[in-house]
Amino acid sequence: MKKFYITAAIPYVNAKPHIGHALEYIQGDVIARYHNLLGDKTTYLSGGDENALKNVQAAEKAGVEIQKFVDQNSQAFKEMAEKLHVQFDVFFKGSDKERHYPATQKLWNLCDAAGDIYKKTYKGLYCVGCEAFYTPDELDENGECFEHPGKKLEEVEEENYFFRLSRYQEKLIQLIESDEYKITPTSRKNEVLSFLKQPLQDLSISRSNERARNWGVPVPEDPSQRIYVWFDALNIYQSGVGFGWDEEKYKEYWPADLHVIGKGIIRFHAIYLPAFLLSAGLQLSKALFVHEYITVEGKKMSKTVGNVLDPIPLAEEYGAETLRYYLLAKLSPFSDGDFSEEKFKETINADLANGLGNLVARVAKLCEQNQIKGVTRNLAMAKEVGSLIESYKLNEALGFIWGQITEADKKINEEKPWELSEEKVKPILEDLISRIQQIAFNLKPFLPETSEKIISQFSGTIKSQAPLFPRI
RNA sequence: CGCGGGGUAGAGCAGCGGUAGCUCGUGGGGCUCAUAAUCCCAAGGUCGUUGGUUCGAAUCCAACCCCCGCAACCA
Repeated sequence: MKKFYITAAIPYVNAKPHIGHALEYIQGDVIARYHNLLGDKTTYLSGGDENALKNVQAAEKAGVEIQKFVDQNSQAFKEMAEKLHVQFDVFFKGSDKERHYPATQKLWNLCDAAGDIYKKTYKGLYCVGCEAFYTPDELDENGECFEHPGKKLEEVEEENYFFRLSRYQEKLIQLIESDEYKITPTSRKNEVLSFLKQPLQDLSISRSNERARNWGVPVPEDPSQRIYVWFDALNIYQSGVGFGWDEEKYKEYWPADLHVIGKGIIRFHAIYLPAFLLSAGLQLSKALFVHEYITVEGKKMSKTVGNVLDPIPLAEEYGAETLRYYLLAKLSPFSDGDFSEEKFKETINADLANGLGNLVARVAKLCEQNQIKGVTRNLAMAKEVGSLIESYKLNEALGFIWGQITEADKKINEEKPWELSEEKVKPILEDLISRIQQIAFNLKPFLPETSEKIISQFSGTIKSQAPLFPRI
Protein backbone atom coordinates (compact mmCIF):
# COMPACT_ATOMS: atom_id res chain seq x y z
CA MET A 1 0.00 0.00 0.00
CA LYS A 2 1.25 3.42 -0.93
CA LYS A 3 1.32 6.19 1.61
CA PHE A 4 0.39 9.77 0.90
CA TYR A 5 1.29 12.47 3.37
CA ILE A 6 -0.19 15.89 2.65
CA THR A 7 -0.11 19.08 4.69
CA ALA A 8 -1.94 22.37 4.76
CA ALA A 9 0.04 25.37 5.96
CA ILE A 10 0.47 25.95 9.65
CA PRO A 11 -1.19 29.32 10.12
CA TYR A 12 -0.34 31.96 12.65
CA VAL A 13 -2.97 31.75 15.30
CA ASN A 14 -2.87 35.41 16.20
CA ALA A 15 -6.40 35.84 14.90
CA LYS A 16 -9.42 33.80 13.94
CA PRO A 17 -9.45 31.91 10.66
CA HIS A 18 -10.85 33.56 7.55
CA ILE A 19 -12.13 32.32 4.23
CA GLY A 20 -8.63 32.10 2.76
CA HIS A 21 -7.68 29.51 5.33
CA ALA A 22 -10.91 27.71 4.51
CA LEU A 23 -9.97 27.58 0.83
CA GLU A 24 -6.64 25.98 1.56
CA TYR A 25 -8.05 23.47 4.01
CA ILE A 26 -10.70 22.44 1.53
CA GLN A 27 -8.32 22.14 -1.41
CA GLY A 28 -6.05 19.93 0.64
CA ASP A 29 -9.02 17.96 1.87
CA VAL A 30 -10.12 17.16 -1.68
CA ILE A 31 -6.67 15.91 -2.59
CA ALA A 32 -6.46 13.88 0.63
CA ARG A 33 -9.88 12.32 0.15
CA TYR A 34 -9.01 11.51 -3.44
CA HIS A 35 -5.92 9.61 -2.32
CA ASN A 36 -7.97 7.82 0.28
CA LEU A 37 -10.31 6.65 -2.45
CA LEU A 38 -7.34 5.40 -4.42
CA GLY A 39 -6.53 3.25 -1.42
CA ASP A 40 -3.43 5.14 -0.37
CA LYS A 41 -2.65 5.30 3.32
CA THR A 42 -3.36 9.00 3.51
CA THR A 43 -2.49 11.44 6.26
CA TYR A 44 -3.59 15.07 6.18
CA LEU A 45 -1.94 17.41 8.66
CA SER A 46 -2.31 20.97 9.75
CA GLY A 47 -1.68 22.69 13.02
CA GLY A 48 -1.01 25.93 14.77
CA ASP A 49 2.05 28.10 14.45
CA GLU A 50 1.92 29.12 18.05
CA ASN A 51 5.43 30.30 18.78
CA ALA A 52 5.37 33.47 16.75
CA LEU A 53 5.97 36.79 18.40
CA LYS A 54 2.82 38.05 16.74
CA ASN A 55 0.86 35.72 18.95
CA VAL A 56 2.45 37.23 22.04
CA GLN A 57 1.58 40.70 20.84
CA ALA A 58 -1.97 39.75 19.97
CA ALA A 59 -2.46 38.04 23.33
CA GLU A 60 -1.20 41.10 25.20
CA LYS A 61 -3.51 43.31 23.24
CA ALA A 62 -6.42 41.03 24.06
CA GLY A 63 -5.33 40.89 27.67
CA VAL A 64 -5.27 37.10 27.66
CA GLU A 65 -2.57 34.84 28.95
CA ILE A 66 -0.49 33.71 25.99
CA GLN A 67 -0.92 29.94 26.21
CA LYS A 68 -4.63 30.32 26.68
CA PHE A 69 -4.78 32.71 23.75
CA VAL A 70 -3.07 30.38 21.29
CA ASP A 71 -5.09 27.43 22.57
CA GLN A 72 -8.31 29.28 21.88
CA ASN A 73 -7.31 30.37 18.42
CA SER A 74 -5.92 27.01 17.41
CA GLN A 75 -9.19 25.54 18.54
CA ALA A 76 -11.03 27.97 16.27
CA PHE A 77 -9.05 26.72 13.29
CA LYS A 78 -9.78 23.15 14.20
CA GLU A 79 -13.47 23.84 14.59
CA MET A 80 -13.62 25.62 11.26
CA ALA A 81 -12.12 22.56 9.61
CA GLU A 82 -14.77 20.34 11.15
CA LYS A 83 -17.59 22.63 10.14
CA LEU A 84 -16.39 22.56 6.54
CA HIS A 85 -16.10 18.77 6.52
CA VAL A 86 -12.33 18.99 6.33
CA GLN A 87 -10.80 15.92 7.90
CA PHE A 88 -7.39 16.40 9.41
CA ASP A 89 -5.73 13.26 10.63
CA VAL A 90 -3.27 15.29 12.65
CA PHE A 91 -3.61 18.79 14.01
CA PHE A 92 -0.34 19.60 15.68
CA LYS A 93 0.40 22.48 18.01
CA GLY A 94 3.69 24.35 18.01
CA SER A 95 3.45 24.90 21.73
CA ASP A 96 3.49 21.17 22.39
CA LYS A 97 6.43 20.95 24.75
CA GLU A 98 6.43 17.16 24.99
CA ARG A 99 6.81 16.40 21.32
CA HIS A 100 7.28 19.52 19.23
CA TYR A 101 9.95 21.26 21.31
CA PRO A 102 12.34 18.31 21.25
CA ALA A 103 11.66 17.88 17.53
CA THR A 104 12.70 21.43 16.74
CA GLN A 105 15.74 21.18 18.95
CA LYS A 106 16.64 18.00 17.15
CA LEU A 107 16.42 19.71 13.77
CA TRP A 108 18.58 22.50 15.15
CA ASN A 109 21.18 20.07 16.42
CA LEU A 110 21.32 18.28 13.09
CA CYS A 111 21.87 21.53 11.20
CA ASP A 112 24.40 22.58 13.82
CA ALA A 113 26.29 19.30 13.50
CA ALA A 114 26.44 19.89 9.75
CA GLY A 115 28.23 23.17 10.50
CA ASP A 116 25.42 25.34 9.19
CA ILE A 117 24.67 27.31 12.32
CA TYR A 118 26.93 30.09 13.47
CA LYS A 119 26.77 33.11 15.73
CA LYS A 120 26.98 36.60 14.33
CA THR A 121 26.29 40.08 15.48
CA TYR A 122 23.33 41.40 13.67
CA LYS A 123 22.92 45.09 13.19
CA GLY A 124 19.69 46.39 11.84
CA LEU A 125 16.89 48.85 11.88
CA TYR A 126 14.29 47.74 14.34
CA CYS A 127 10.71 48.93 14.37
CA VAL A 128 9.38 48.80 17.90
CA GLY A 129 5.82 48.90 16.63
CA CYS A 130 6.24 45.82 14.48
CA GLU A 131 8.91 44.25 16.65
CA ALA A 132 10.70 43.37 13.46
CA PHE A 133 13.86 44.27 11.59
CA TYR A 134 13.77 45.99 8.25
CA THR A 135 16.26 46.63 5.53
CA PRO A 136 16.44 50.21 4.19
CA ASP A 137 14.74 49.30 0.90
CA GLU A 138 11.72 48.00 2.76
CA LEU A 139 11.00 51.39 4.22
CA ASP A 140 9.14 54.38 2.86
CA GLU A 141 10.77 57.59 1.66
CA ASN A 142 11.06 58.90 5.25
CA GLY A 143 12.91 55.79 6.32
CA GLU A 144 9.96 54.58 8.35
CA CYS A 145 8.02 51.36 8.12
CA PHE A 146 4.66 51.33 6.34
CA GLU A 147 2.78 50.10 9.37
CA HIS A 148 4.00 52.80 11.72
CA PRO A 149 4.69 55.99 9.83
CA GLY A 150 6.05 58.75 12.00
CA LYS A 151 7.87 56.34 14.26
CA LYS A 152 11.65 56.40 14.02
CA LEU A 153 13.39 53.06 13.72
CA GLU A 154 16.02 52.09 16.24
CA GLU A 155 19.46 50.92 15.32
CA VAL A 156 19.73 47.65 17.23
CA GLU A 157 22.69 45.39 17.62
CA GLU A 158 22.20 41.83 18.76
CA GLU A 159 24.00 38.55 18.65
CA ASN A 160 21.98 35.88 16.85
CA TYR A 161 22.43 32.45 15.39
CA PHE A 162 22.47 32.29 11.62
CA PHE A 163 21.76 29.51 9.18
CA ARG A 164 24.05 29.11 6.16
CA LEU A 165 21.33 29.37 3.57
CA SER A 166 23.87 30.51 1.00
CA ARG A 167 25.49 27.10 1.06
CA TYR A 168 22.42 25.44 -0.48
CA GLN A 169 21.73 27.84 -3.30
CA GLU A 170 23.05 25.69 -6.16
CA LYS A 171 21.53 22.52 -4.81
CA LEU A 172 18.14 24.18 -4.45
CA ILE A 173 18.22 25.43 -8.02
CA GLN A 174 19.00 21.96 -9.24
CA LEU A 175 16.26 20.32 -7.17
CA ILE A 176 13.60 22.76 -8.25
CA GLU A 177 14.59 22.92 -11.90
CA SER A 178 14.54 19.15 -12.18
CA ASP A 179 11.17 18.91 -10.39
CA GLU A 180 12.71 16.64 -7.82
CA TYR A 181 10.96 19.14 -5.58
CA LYS A 182 8.04 19.94 -7.83
CA ILE A 183 6.46 23.36 -7.55
CA THR A 184 3.04 23.95 -9.11
CA PRO A 185 2.09 26.13 -10.93
CA THR A 186 5.06 26.72 -13.21
CA SER A 187 4.80 30.48 -12.84
CA ARG A 188 5.53 30.09 -9.13
CA LYS A 189 8.36 27.69 -9.84
CA ASN A 190 9.90 30.28 -12.14
CA GLU A 191 9.45 32.96 -9.54
CA VAL A 192 11.41 30.89 -7.02
CA LEU A 193 14.12 30.13 -9.55
CA SER A 194 14.53 33.76 -10.46
CA PHE A 195 14.82 34.60 -6.78
CA LEU A 196 17.46 31.92 -6.42
CA LYS A 197 19.56 33.54 -9.11
CA GLN A 198 20.36 36.38 -6.74
CA PRO A 199 22.82 35.71 -3.96
CA LEU A 200 21.10 34.22 -0.93
CA GLN A 201 21.71 35.83 2.40
CA ASP A 202 22.14 33.73 5.47
CA LEU A 203 19.13 33.65 7.68
CA SER A 204 18.81 34.71 11.29
CA ILE A 205 17.22 31.79 13.09
CA SER A 206 17.16 32.96 16.69
CA ARG A 207 16.20 35.91 18.79
CA SER A 208 17.08 37.07 22.24
CA ASN A 209 14.70 36.08 24.98
CA GLU A 210 14.00 39.71 25.46
CA ARG A 211 12.81 40.21 21.92
CA ALA A 212 11.00 36.90 21.89
CA ARG A 213 9.33 37.68 25.23
CA ASN A 214 10.53 34.34 26.50
CA TRP A 215 8.08 32.64 24.13
CA GLY A 216 9.05 29.84 21.79
CA VAL A 217 11.50 26.97 21.63
CA PRO A 218 14.79 27.62 23.48
CA VAL A 219 18.01 27.28 21.53
CA PRO A 220 19.76 24.08 22.68
CA GLU A 221 22.55 24.89 25.08
CA ASP A 222 21.91 28.61 24.93
CA PRO A 223 18.94 29.51 27.09
CA SER A 224 19.39 33.20 26.30
CA GLN A 225 17.94 32.72 22.82
CA ARG A 226 14.75 31.35 21.28
CA ILE A 227 14.47 29.67 17.92
CA TYR A 228 13.13 31.81 15.12
CA VAL A 229 9.55 30.98 14.41
CA TRP A 230 9.88 29.84 10.82
CA PHE A 231 12.65 27.40 11.61
CA ASP A 232 10.25 26.07 14.18
CA ALA A 233 6.93 26.23 12.32
CA LEU A 234 8.10 24.45 9.19
CA ASN A 235 9.25 21.65 11.39
CA ILE A 236 5.67 20.94 12.47
CA TYR A 237 5.34 19.05 9.20
CA GLN A 238 7.88 16.63 10.62
CA SER A 239 7.14 16.73 14.33
CA GLY A 240 3.47 16.11 13.61
CA VAL A 241 4.31 12.64 12.32
CA GLY A 242 6.83 11.60 14.93
CA PHE A 243 10.08 13.42 14.20
CA GLY A 244 11.97 13.79 17.46
CA TRP A 245 9.61 11.61 19.48
CA ASP A 246 8.71 8.50 17.48
CA GLU A 247 11.28 7.69 14.85
CA GLU A 248 9.46 4.65 13.54
CA LYS A 249 6.31 6.57 12.95
CA TYR A 250 8.32 9.33 11.31
CA LYS A 251 9.97 6.91 8.90
CA GLU A 252 6.57 5.63 7.90
CA TYR A 253 5.28 9.05 6.91
CA TRP A 254 8.20 11.21 5.88
CA PRO A 255 8.93 12.66 3.34
CA ALA A 256 5.80 14.68 2.79
CA ASP A 257 4.24 14.05 -0.59
CA LEU A 258 2.62 17.44 -0.87
CA HIS A 259 2.54 20.78 0.93
CA VAL A 260 -0.43 22.97 0.08
CA ILE A 261 0.32 26.63 0.75
CA GLY A 262 -0.70 30.16 -0.19
CA LYS A 263 1.49 32.31 -2.38
CA GLY A 264 2.51 34.52 0.53
CA ILE A 265 4.69 31.90 2.15
CA ILE A 266 6.29 30.42 -0.91
CA ARG A 267 9.86 31.34 0.04
CA PHE A 268 9.70 29.54 3.31
CA HIS A 269 8.47 26.39 1.68
CA ALA A 270 10.40 26.51 -1.57
CA ILE A 271 13.72 27.66 -0.13
CA TYR A 272 14.06 27.55 3.65
CA LEU A 273 12.37 24.24 4.33
CA PRO A 274 14.33 22.25 1.74
CA ALA A 275 17.51 23.99 2.85
CA PHE A 276 16.95 23.00 6.47
CA LEU A 277 16.21 19.44 5.42
CA LEU A 278 19.27 19.25 3.20
CA SER A 279 21.42 20.55 6.00
CA ALA A 280 19.98 18.09 8.51
CA GLY A 281 20.46 15.21 6.09
CA LEU A 282 16.75 14.44 6.00
CA GLN A 283 14.62 13.54 3.03
CA LEU A 284 13.05 16.34 1.06
CA SER A 285 9.34 16.85 0.57
CA LYS A 286 8.25 15.91 -2.91
CA ALA A 287 5.90 18.63 -4.06
CA LEU A 288 4.52 22.05 -3.34
CA PHE A 289 1.17 23.33 -4.56
CA VAL A 290 0.82 27.09 -4.33
CA HIS A 291 -2.67 28.51 -4.40
CA GLU A 292 -3.55 32.18 -4.71
CA TYR A 293 -5.75 34.48 -2.70
CA ILE A 294 -9.41 35.30 -2.35
CA THR A 295 -10.64 38.82 -2.78
CA VAL A 296 -13.95 39.80 -1.26
CA GLU A 297 -16.30 41.83 -3.43
CA GLY A 298 -13.31 42.58 -5.64
CA LYS A 299 -11.11 43.84 -2.81
CA LYS A 300 -8.20 42.38 -0.96
CA MET A 301 -9.13 41.21 2.50
CA SER A 302 -7.61 43.38 5.17
CA LYS A 303 -8.21 44.18 8.77
CA THR A 304 -8.03 47.91 8.20
CA VAL A 305 -10.65 47.77 5.45
CA GLY A 306 -12.64 45.48 7.74
CA ASN A 307 -13.65 43.02 5.04
CA VAL A 308 -12.03 39.92 6.47
CA LEU A 309 -14.57 37.22 5.79
CA ASP A 310 -15.39 34.53 8.33
CA PRO A 311 -16.48 31.32 6.58
CA ILE A 312 -18.32 29.87 9.56
CA PRO A 313 -21.45 32.04 9.44
CA LEU A 314 -21.60 31.44 5.68
CA ALA A 315 -21.41 27.71 6.17
CA GLU A 316 -24.03 27.89 8.88
CA GLU A 317 -26.42 29.93 6.79
CA TYR A 318 -25.98 28.27 3.41
CA GLY A 319 -24.42 24.91 4.22
CA ALA A 320 -20.86 23.71 4.40
CA GLU A 321 -21.06 21.80 1.15
CA THR A 322 -22.32 24.77 -0.81
CA LEU A 323 -19.36 26.79 0.43
CA ARG A 324 -17.00 23.98 -0.48
CA TYR A 325 -18.54 23.90 -3.93
CA TYR A 326 -18.18 27.63 -4.49
CA LEU A 327 -14.58 27.76 -3.36
CA LEU A 328 -13.60 24.72 -5.39
CA ALA A 329 -15.59 25.29 -8.55
CA LYS A 330 -15.66 29.03 -8.97
CA LEU A 331 -12.11 29.99 -8.06
CA SER A 332 -9.15 29.12 -10.19
CA PRO A 333 -6.49 27.39 -8.08
CA PHE A 334 -3.78 29.30 -9.91
CA SER A 335 -5.03 32.86 -9.82
CA ASP A 336 -6.78 35.15 -7.39
CA GLY A 337 -10.49 34.63 -7.27
CA ASP A 338 -13.32 36.67 -5.91
CA PHE A 339 -15.98 35.84 -3.37
CA SER A 340 -19.17 37.78 -3.09
CA GLU A 341 -22.34 36.73 -1.39
CA GLU A 342 -24.31 37.51 -4.52
CA LYS A 343 -22.17 35.24 -6.70
CA PHE A 344 -22.31 32.63 -4.00
CA LYS A 345 -26.11 32.61 -4.00
CA GLU A 346 -26.21 32.60 -7.77
CA THR A 347 -23.98 29.54 -7.78
CA ILE A 348 -26.08 27.75 -5.19
CA ASN A 349 -29.20 28.23 -7.29
CA ALA A 350 -27.73 27.61 -10.70
CA ASP A 351 -25.37 24.72 -10.08
CA LEU A 352 -26.53 23.05 -6.90
CA ALA A 353 -30.30 23.54 -6.75
CA ASN A 354 -31.13 23.65 -10.46
CA GLY A 355 -28.27 21.45 -11.58
CA LEU A 356 -27.32 18.63 -9.27
CA GLY A 357 -30.26 18.83 -6.86
CA ASN A 358 -32.91 19.01 -9.53
CA LEU A 359 -31.45 16.14 -11.54
CA VAL A 360 -31.45 13.94 -8.47
CA ALA A 361 -35.03 14.95 -7.64
CA ARG A 362 -36.46 14.33 -11.10
CA VAL A 363 -34.83 10.94 -11.52
CA ALA A 364 -35.78 9.89 -7.99
CA LYS A 365 -39.40 10.74 -8.66
CA LEU A 366 -39.41 8.83 -11.95
CA CYS A 367 -37.91 5.81 -10.25
CA GLU A 368 -40.39 6.00 -7.42
CA GLN A 369 -43.33 6.12 -9.82
CA ASN A 370 -42.02 3.20 -11.85
CA GLN A 371 -40.75 1.26 -8.84
CA ILE A 372 -37.25 0.92 -10.17
CA LYS A 373 -34.64 -0.12 -7.62
CA GLY A 374 -31.07 1.03 -7.41
CA VAL A 375 -28.44 -1.66 -7.74
CA THR A 376 -25.26 -1.14 -5.79
CA ARG A 377 -22.33 -1.33 -8.15
CA ASN A 378 -18.61 -1.12 -7.82
CA LEU A 379 -17.67 2.37 -8.82
CA ALA A 380 -14.42 4.07 -9.60
CA MET A 381 -13.54 7.69 -10.01
CA ALA A 382 -13.73 8.85 -13.62
CA LYS A 383 -10.18 9.00 -14.88
CA GLU A 384 -10.69 12.54 -16.23
CA VAL A 385 -11.59 13.70 -12.73
CA GLY A 386 -8.65 11.88 -11.19
CA SER A 387 -6.11 13.36 -13.52
CA LEU A 388 -7.52 16.85 -13.05
CA ILE A 389 -7.25 16.45 -9.27
CA GLU A 390 -3.69 15.24 -9.63
CA SER A 391 -2.82 18.42 -11.48
CA TYR A 392 -4.74 20.42 -8.85
CA LYS A 393 -7.26 21.70 -11.41
CA LEU A 394 -10.08 21.23 -8.97
CA ASN A 395 -12.34 23.75 -10.69
CA GLU A 396 -11.98 21.92 -14.00
CA ALA A 397 -12.67 18.60 -12.33
CA LEU A 398 -15.98 19.96 -11.06
CA GLY A 399 -16.63 21.43 -14.51
CA PHE A 400 -16.27 17.95 -15.94
CA ILE A 401 -18.71 16.50 -13.41
CA TRP A 402 -21.21 19.26 -14.14
CA GLY A 403 -20.93 18.34 -17.82
CA GLN A 404 -22.12 14.87 -16.83
CA ILE A 405 -25.09 16.44 -15.05
CA THR A 406 -26.04 18.43 -18.14
CA GLU A 407 -25.79 15.31 -20.28
CA ALA A 408 -28.10 13.42 -17.99
CA ASP A 409 -30.62 16.26 -18.08
CA LYS A 410 -30.53 16.29 -21.87
CA LYS A 411 -30.98 12.56 -21.97
CA ILE A 412 -34.14 12.79 -19.88
CA ASN A 413 -35.60 15.45 -22.13
CA GLU A 414 -34.81 13.39 -25.21
CA GLU A 415 -36.11 10.08 -23.92
CA LYS A 416 -39.22 11.48 -22.23
CA PRO A 417 -39.49 8.58 -19.77
CA TRP A 418 -42.80 9.89 -18.41
CA GLU A 419 -44.46 9.01 -21.73
CA LEU A 420 -43.16 5.47 -21.94
CA SER A 421 -44.61 2.12 -20.98
CA GLU A 422 -43.18 0.20 -18.04
CA GLU A 423 -40.97 -2.12 -20.11
CA LYS A 424 -39.51 0.68 -22.17
CA VAL A 425 -38.87 2.99 -19.27
CA LYS A 426 -36.90 0.50 -17.21
CA PRO A 427 -33.61 0.48 -19.14
CA ILE A 428 -33.70 4.24 -19.48
CA LEU A 429 -34.12 4.80 -15.77
CA GLU A 430 -31.50 2.23 -14.96
CA ASP A 431 -29.09 4.08 -17.20
CA LEU A 432 -29.95 7.33 -15.42
CA ILE A 433 -29.46 5.73 -12.02
CA SER A 434 -26.02 4.53 -12.97
CA ARG A 435 -25.14 7.98 -14.29
CA ILE A 436 -26.20 9.54 -11.01
CA GLN A 437 -24.28 6.96 -9.02
CA GLN A 438 -21.21 7.75 -11.06
CA ILE A 439 -21.68 11.48 -10.58
CA ALA A 440 -22.08 10.98 -6.85
CA PHE A 441 -18.95 8.90 -6.71
CA ASN A 442 -16.96 11.49 -8.62
CA LEU A 443 -18.17 14.07 -6.12
CA LYS A 444 -16.89 12.17 -3.10
CA PRO A 445 -13.72 14.16 -2.53
CA PHE A 446 -15.45 17.49 -3.20
CA LEU A 447 -18.83 17.19 -1.50
CA PRO A 448 -18.51 14.17 0.76
CA GLU A 449 -21.80 14.55 2.60
CA THR A 450 -23.85 15.25 -0.53
CA SER A 451 -22.22 12.34 -2.26
CA GLU A 452 -23.19 10.00 0.57
CA LYS A 453 -26.76 11.22 0.55
CA ILE A 454 -27.14 10.60 -3.16
CA ILE A 455 -25.55 7.19 -3.03
CA SER A 456 -27.82 6.08 -0.24
CA GLN A 457 -30.91 7.53 -1.92
CA PHE A 458 -30.14 5.50 -5.06
CA SER A 459 -29.50 2.20 -3.33
CA GLY A 460 -32.39 -0.20 -3.02
CA THR A 461 -35.87 1.31 -3.08
CA ILE A 462 -35.67 4.80 -4.49
CA LYS A 463 -37.88 7.48 -3.06
CA SER A 464 -38.40 11.12 -3.73
CA GLN A 465 -36.83 13.10 -0.89
CA ALA A 466 -36.50 16.64 0.35
CA PRO A 467 -34.38 18.81 -1.97
CA LEU A 468 -30.63 18.37 -1.57
CA PHE A 469 -30.11 22.09 -2.09
CA PRO A 470 -33.17 24.30 -1.77
CA ARG A 471 -33.25 27.37 -3.98
CA ILE A 472 -32.51 30.55 -2.10
C1' C B 1 14.53 51.11 -15.49
C1' G B 2 12.18 46.56 -8.78
C1' C B 3 8.83 41.78 -9.72
C1' G B 4 4.30 39.71 -11.24
C1' G B 5 -1.02 39.17 -12.74
C1' G B 6 -4.90 41.26 -15.55
C1' G B 7 -7.89 44.48 -19.35
C1' U B 8 -12.65 39.26 -24.37
C1' A B 9 -20.93 40.13 -25.08
C1' G B 10 -24.99 43.70 -19.57
C1' A B 11 -22.10 41.02 -15.36
C1' G B 12 -18.36 37.20 -14.10
C1' C B 13 -14.80 34.39 -16.68
C1' A B 14 -12.35 30.54 -20.41
C1' G B 15 -9.62 30.47 -24.90
C1' C B 16 -3.70 32.08 -25.96
C1' G B 17 -1.69 31.31 -34.19
C1' G B 18 -6.44 29.19 -38.41
C1' U B 19 -14.45 30.21 -38.95
C1' A B 20 -15.04 34.25 -31.19
C1' G B 21 -16.68 30.34 -26.30
C1' C B 22 -18.80 29.20 -21.14
C1' U B 23 -21.93 30.60 -16.83
C1' C B 24 -25.53 34.11 -15.06
C1' G B 25 -28.88 37.63 -16.95
C1' U B 26 -32.32 39.02 -21.40
C1' G B 27 -36.02 37.56 -25.56
C1' G B 28 -38.70 33.46 -28.01
C1' G B 29 -40.16 28.26 -28.24
C1' G B 30 -40.70 23.02 -26.30
C1' C B 31 -41.74 19.69 -22.19
C1' U B 32 -44.39 18.58 -17.59
C1' C B 33 -40.59 13.68 -14.42
C1' A B 34 -38.31 17.80 -11.36
C1' U B 35 -36.60 22.65 -6.54
C1' A B 36 -40.87 29.01 -11.23
C1' A B 37 -37.01 23.37 -12.70
C1' U B 38 -35.17 21.22 -17.34
C1' C B 39 -34.38 21.14 -22.94
C1' C B 40 -34.00 23.91 -27.80
C1' C B 41 -33.31 28.55 -30.46
C1' A B 42 -32.05 33.81 -30.62
C1' A B 43 -30.16 38.73 -29.58
C1' G B 44 -25.66 40.82 -27.73
C1' G B 45 -18.30 41.50 -28.70
C1' U B 46 -14.26 46.26 -34.18
C1' C B 47 -11.15 40.37 -27.83
C1' G B 48 -7.55 48.07 -23.59
C1' U B 49 -4.93 51.60 -27.54
C1' U B 50 -1.40 52.09 -31.53
C1' G B 51 2.10 49.90 -34.61
C1' G B 52 4.71 45.39 -36.29
C1' U B 53 5.63 39.86 -37.62
C1' U B 54 2.54 36.35 -40.56
C1' C B 55 -1.04 33.74 -46.09
C1' G B 56 -3.69 34.41 -41.37
C1' A B 57 -3.47 37.35 -34.41
C1' A B 58 -7.84 37.78 -28.95
C1' U B 59 -3.63 34.43 -29.42
C1' C B 60 3.47 36.21 -31.15
C1' C B 61 6.61 41.08 -30.84
C1' A B 62 7.10 46.49 -29.50
C1' A B 63 5.37 50.90 -27.35
C1' C B 64 1.64 53.18 -24.61
C1' C B 65 -2.88 53.66 -21.34
C1' C B 66 -5.73 51.77 -17.24
C1' C B 67 -6.72 48.21 -12.98
C1' C B 68 -4.76 44.85 -9.11
C1' G B 69 -1.20 42.35 -6.21
C1' C B 70 3.86 41.45 -4.18
C1' A B 71 8.57 43.74 -2.64
C1' A B 72 12.40 37.79 2.97
C1' C B 73 8.96 36.30 8.35
C1' C B 74 1.07 38.31 5.32
C1' A B 75 -3.38 31.74 3.39
